[in-house]
Amino acid sequence: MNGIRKKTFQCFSKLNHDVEFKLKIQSLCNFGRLQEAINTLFSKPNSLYPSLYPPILQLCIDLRADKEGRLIHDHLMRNGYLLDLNLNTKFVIFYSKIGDIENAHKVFDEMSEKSVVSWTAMISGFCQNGYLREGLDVFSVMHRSSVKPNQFTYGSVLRACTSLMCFDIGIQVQGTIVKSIFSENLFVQSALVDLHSKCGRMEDARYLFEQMAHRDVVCWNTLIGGYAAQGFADESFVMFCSLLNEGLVPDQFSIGNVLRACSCGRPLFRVNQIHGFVVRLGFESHGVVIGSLIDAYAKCGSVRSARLLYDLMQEKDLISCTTMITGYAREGSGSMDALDIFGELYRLNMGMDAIVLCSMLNICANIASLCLGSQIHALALKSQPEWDVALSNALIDMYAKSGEIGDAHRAFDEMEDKNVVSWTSLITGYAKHGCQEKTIALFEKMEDNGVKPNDVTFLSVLFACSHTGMTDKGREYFGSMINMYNISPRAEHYACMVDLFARAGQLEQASELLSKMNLKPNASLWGAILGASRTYGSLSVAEEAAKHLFDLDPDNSVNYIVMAGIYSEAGLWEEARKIRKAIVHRKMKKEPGCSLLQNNMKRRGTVQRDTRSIPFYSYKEIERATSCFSERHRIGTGAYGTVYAGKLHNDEWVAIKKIRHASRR
DNA sequence: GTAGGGTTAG
Repeated sequence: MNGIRKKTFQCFSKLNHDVEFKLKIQSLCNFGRLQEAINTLFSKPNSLYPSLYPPILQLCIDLRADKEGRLIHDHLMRNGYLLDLNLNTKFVIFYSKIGDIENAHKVFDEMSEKSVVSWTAMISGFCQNGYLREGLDVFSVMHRSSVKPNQFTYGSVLRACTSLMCFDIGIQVQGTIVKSIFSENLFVQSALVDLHSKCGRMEDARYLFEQMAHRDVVCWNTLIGGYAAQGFADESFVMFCSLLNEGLVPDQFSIGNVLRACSCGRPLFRVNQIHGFVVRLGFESHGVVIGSLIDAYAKCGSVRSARLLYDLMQEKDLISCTTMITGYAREGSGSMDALDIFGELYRLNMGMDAIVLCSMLNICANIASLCLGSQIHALALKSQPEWDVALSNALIDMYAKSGEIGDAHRAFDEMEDKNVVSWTSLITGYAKHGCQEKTIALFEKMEDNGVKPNDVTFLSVLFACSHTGMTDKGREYFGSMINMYNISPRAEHYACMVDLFARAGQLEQASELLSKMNLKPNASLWGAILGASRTYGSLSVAEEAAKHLFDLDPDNSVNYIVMAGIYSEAGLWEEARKIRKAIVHRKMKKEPGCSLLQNNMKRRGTVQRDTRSIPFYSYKEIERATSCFSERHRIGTGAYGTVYAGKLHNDEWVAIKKIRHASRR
């Protein structure tokens, strides 16, 4: 009897001890004291007790504790412990969270038993680590097995389809969801709205949204964002207002999404309105919201407001700096401010990525600063282990606009994956350099390589044709653009064609083309017509073009000056006088142009010139400088104006830039 | 389940 009592007591005592031990570990885990929990666990020889491990492993997952999690896995494997379904699933999640997808897959592959949770862990593991195709493959294996997906499985798979823009697979998944018990699940429905939105099917997205019995702020945000991303700015804004009317409180996502809709050249007062909400909702210190606001102000033309917000930001980061830099790049005249911000970003070690380098190269291209551009190139080589297509494209453009078409071609040749923008950038470079044979040869090579040209490619090719008198070739390409590539010509293409015909003296052809055109002309096209009629056309055509231009672009003094010139040439002095009087009356003035001269253009890399010290020259000084050129080329036109390269008698090259703001009020 | 920055032309 005593023996039994003793044994029972020992049993209880051990049990109590085990419970106490487990509680101690649990408590350490609850307080996030991972290392102490592990030390306690390993201090007992019986620490293979299965229920001790899940809390510690969960903490490793939460803390992304790479070393500790691996140590526990290793400990269990070395002791020959057979992991149960729960623990194995936790290891799949652990390895996925720390980005070791190979080990996650290994654990998953070796599991003798799998549940919906383990399948879902593997699918989302692949998806979260960017292996979207693999995630979908696992889902399809799961689908063939008898395991039924849950709402988390559907969420992951729909997300993968959305990211891959695999609408067909997404629709198949939707088919299985409709038949499942998750068709009314809010998360699943939101993911479906997102899939349809991102794939450009806004009507279907809206239908799904309307069908939902209950809607939370997340699914409203999804639709607001969908409309914004697909360019339906008004619908996005209306949805945002409806969200407010429903009595829901917008969150940071709602604000970010609707700001995106306000930032496509929409009126500034919309951004101001949303700014009001940002203040009222207390998001003034929210980095992402303020970042979106800065971008919206910059894109709506108020770089000054953007800068004020940026300066107030307490924690600036790589993205907010890039937003500001890009805002300045777009504006054109603020490149010195952009350089200051880039300097700050560099000094404060905020990181460096392809996007900011891309924006910087864009600025270098527009100011044709080969010196700065090659420094950014060097920085990109040092900081970017993997080359990004857009970055390479920006590099081609920078070298081409800085007059180094050979280096632009080299950058192009070094690219492994070229896209239509890469080809177009180089084609444009050659076209602007006046190398018509190269332009045409490259365009044909592009077609031979199976790369489909786009509307911009044709603008460059047509530009090259019109500027080199290849009228027939230009007409042929214009035809193939429409018939072979199904690209509808925009007013800019017609402007190119009018220019092409006018330069060749074929006015009837130009007017025939315009009469067949089913498009409302814009300022660019009327400008081409005005230019053409100045050289060859009738006064009535010029007058009509000028009338439209005065209406479309009333502050551009160039159009008034050209029209006054046409009247003068026709001997209509009174009419010419009236136009000139209008220039004075409208307080437009043609400011004297100023140009920029950068020496040592060919000696890049040797002179680290501070771009702020590049001097500005008056026209007279430029004339004096260019008079001694033995060769001169027009090498490009950017947001800043036209860039010329001139060769001095000592064989040194200089770049000359005519700033375009001269014609603006 | 949703949110901020980039490349060609004009």
